[in-house]
Amino acid sequence: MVRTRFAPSPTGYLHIGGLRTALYCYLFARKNKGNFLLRIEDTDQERFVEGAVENLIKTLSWIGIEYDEGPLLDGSEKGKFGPYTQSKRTELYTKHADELIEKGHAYRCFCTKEHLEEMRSAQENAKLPPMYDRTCAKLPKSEIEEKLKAKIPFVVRQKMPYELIKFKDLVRGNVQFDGKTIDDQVLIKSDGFPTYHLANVVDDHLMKISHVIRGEEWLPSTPKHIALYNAFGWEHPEFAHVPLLLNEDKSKLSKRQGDVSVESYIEKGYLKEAIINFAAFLGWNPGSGEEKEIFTLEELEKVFSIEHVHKAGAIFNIEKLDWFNWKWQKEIFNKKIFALAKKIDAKVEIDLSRKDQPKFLFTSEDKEEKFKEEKGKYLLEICEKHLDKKYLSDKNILKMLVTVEEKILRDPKEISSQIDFYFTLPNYPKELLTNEKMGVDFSWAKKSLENAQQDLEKLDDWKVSEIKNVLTKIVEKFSCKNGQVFWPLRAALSGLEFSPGVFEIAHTLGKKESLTRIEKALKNL
RNA sequence: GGCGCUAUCGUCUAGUGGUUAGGACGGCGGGUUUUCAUCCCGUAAACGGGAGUUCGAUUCUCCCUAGCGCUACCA
Repeated sequence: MVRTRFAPSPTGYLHIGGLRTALYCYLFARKNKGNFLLRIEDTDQERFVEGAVENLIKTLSWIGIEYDEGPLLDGSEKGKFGPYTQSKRTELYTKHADELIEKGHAYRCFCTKEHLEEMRSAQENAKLPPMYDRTCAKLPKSEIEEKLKAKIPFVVRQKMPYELIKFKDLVRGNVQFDGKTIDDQVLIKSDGFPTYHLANVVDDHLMKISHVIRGEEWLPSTPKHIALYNAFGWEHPEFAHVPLLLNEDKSKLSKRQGDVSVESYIEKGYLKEAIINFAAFLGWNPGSGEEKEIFTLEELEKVFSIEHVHKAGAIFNIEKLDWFNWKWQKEIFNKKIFALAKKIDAKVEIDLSRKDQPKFLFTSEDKEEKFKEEKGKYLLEICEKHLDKKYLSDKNILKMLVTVEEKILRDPKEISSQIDFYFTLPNYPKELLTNEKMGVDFSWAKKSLENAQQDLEKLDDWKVSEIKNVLTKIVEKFSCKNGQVFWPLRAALSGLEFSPGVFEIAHTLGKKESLTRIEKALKNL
């Protein structure tokens, strides 16, 4: 039985790297019809962040990664091996540490932190690898008894076996470490809490984890864990160390260099489908010449395999995320249009002349004309205007579709005469109004917007053709490129980088709203 | 310093003992679009270096180099 787990420590938000690890664990479990569980590793009291667990659970559930066992948001537990929060299992670890001491695989260490630090810096100065010298391992029983009676604080250290430790990693193949080069790890801290190494091994065993899938940073710790499994007389699980996610400069992905929290991408409006799709492909691919890149979670569950996980680290490249997002936006938009059409009893056809950009034709069985006049008219208008456009966020798509859906179902006639625009103007960055490539800098944007404001103010007949006329004249006046006037204006009106055309937006918004938005944009500059 | 992992276009990657080394993102060029964007087409762009094995290595082996990770009473 395959059982995997995602075991984050609640020290902040779930970041992209964590998400990808969780995703791989989840996909591997699903692919092999096994279980996936969530375990909270909160053994470090100092780094614990209030609300981090709740956040983690929420983010995971938003993204659609469901676990079979683990803590729930309401405080209850799902699964019979729980509790799945390590701080609630402390006696368990102490018990197991005692067992190790008895068997001679661990020992109590009474050295003070100051003493250890001194030793370490002395070793570093002598260019020796910093390691504990096992003073306390050689303590006679009587002395240990005395120190325990005197209540001198101590930690429990693992007694690393001085032998070659070999194992097979599912991603990296055969790996080996020399036990002599590995320090005696602290297993139980002086505050009574276990360290990762002990808690992780004990829990993975008790929870019957078959495959440990985790980040590559754990590879050097794996021999410590294997030694622990051996000491307990347990069989160790399979290990798969997945490649690290990297910053632009190839260092381990960190908060320092840009946004890494999944939440921030959610807030920015990225679709979960895009985030999953992107994360999955960072260090993995379906292999064997497969050129399909767009996958749903369900599809990934079917094709995921650990053999195709890459060995080298992958740089987190936001441009590719944007592309995935764009693809998914279209996908979802199209699906919703289909669903909507079905609801209003319309037929949808796809014009395949434009690949990847289906055009929707709305027809009705026997009363085509009537249909077009009523329900279809608005829908057609929406589709013609917006279908080819790129939207920045799911919120906008959903908002638009909900509006369309509600209104069409309620009173189709009312809508076709009065189109209100569903975009609320966000607080867009002023950089949106500029476009380097097009030669639009701040002063250009200002000039364009001011002229547009003046001339549109005078316009009484607020038709698309008239608006176009006015704006084209400005272009002529400056003898510049169309985009130099249209770009800042469109951005100002829509607040979006990609949106319907300027004239359509201006017309749809109406004169008053349009001028208000231009005014706002000018203030922003 | 010690230990370990890794190495194909700028980025994500496919791939093989003999290939025109393939795709995607981004770039560039052109076309469509009444306009910017979208969309379409085209294009440039990579096997880190050195030995060895071999008729032949990007592919197998070794060395070097570089990058990264770990080296805590953090995970």
